[in-house]
Amino acid sequence: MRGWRLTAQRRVVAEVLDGDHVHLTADEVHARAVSRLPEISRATVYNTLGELVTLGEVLEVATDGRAKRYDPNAHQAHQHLICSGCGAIRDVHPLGDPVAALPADQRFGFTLSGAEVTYRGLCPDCR
Amino acid sequence: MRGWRLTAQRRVVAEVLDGDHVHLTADEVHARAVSRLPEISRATVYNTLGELVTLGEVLEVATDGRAKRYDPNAHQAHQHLICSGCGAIRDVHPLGDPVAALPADQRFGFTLSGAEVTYRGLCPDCR
DNA sequence: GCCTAGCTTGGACTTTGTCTAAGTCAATAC
DNA sequence: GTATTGACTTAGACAAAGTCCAAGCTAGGC
Repeated sequence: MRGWRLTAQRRVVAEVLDGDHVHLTADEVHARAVSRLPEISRATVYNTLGELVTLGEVLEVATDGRAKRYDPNAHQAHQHLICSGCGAIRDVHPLGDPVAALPADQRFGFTLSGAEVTYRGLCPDCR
Repeated sequence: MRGWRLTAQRRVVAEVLDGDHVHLTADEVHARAVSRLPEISRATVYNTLGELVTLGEVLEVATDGRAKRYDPNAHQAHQHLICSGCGAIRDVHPLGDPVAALPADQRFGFTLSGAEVTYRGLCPDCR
């Protein structure tokens, strides 16, 4: 009885994230999950998202200080480009490793594990 | 009667941010402000912080999806290094302009206004 | 088919932030 | 100096996002 139990709820949350809708908030994940499994609770969605993040299957992105968003594209390094007007988010792939831009004398003894880059601007529609 | 009125409350909020304590949350700013001006309200602290951000005097940093932090060091471009253990934040100055790392074919027609980089790692104390 | 550790549920609770109506006051005009 | 007035402040209600908990349910091992 060790290990991770595959329940209907977890399957549904995973399926929602696998869809073509990326960067959903927890509430949006819950709304879509409810349409497939009406009795699923918010707490379970939060629990499952947290587990997926811990397992490294999903990335948490805190882009605006309000709701966190969940990004299923965790297996490929990428950064985010966000429209300051409408909030649209795109995955982008900058050149080079952002971590390399931080010189040793700016690391203050930290062991770096990574860097997140958020590009901001206006999308064509908002301009 | 046009323009920006200098009130005791606004002065206190500005003074709190000018101290050596950087990257405070709104609640921390409020707590420190209360110790100088006991009747100041939370709403006024939020209002004033919002105005300072609009004026470009202070930077809002959303590092962890919880409370936003306010960074008085707005006049010098810099990025942040955060300890995954204790949450400590340091200002850092990476080499080069992060915006330059995003090639044109990755900008999707956006007009870029800037980039925020968050380096993550463990500080010497947490290791 | 039973058993049980682990999962789910609903609701209370917390944290962070916003809004509003009413009262107050800084800066200008006189 | 005083009156005026529109911007500012206040307390508290409200809202959004997320966490916690006790009670009940269930997948998977036996």
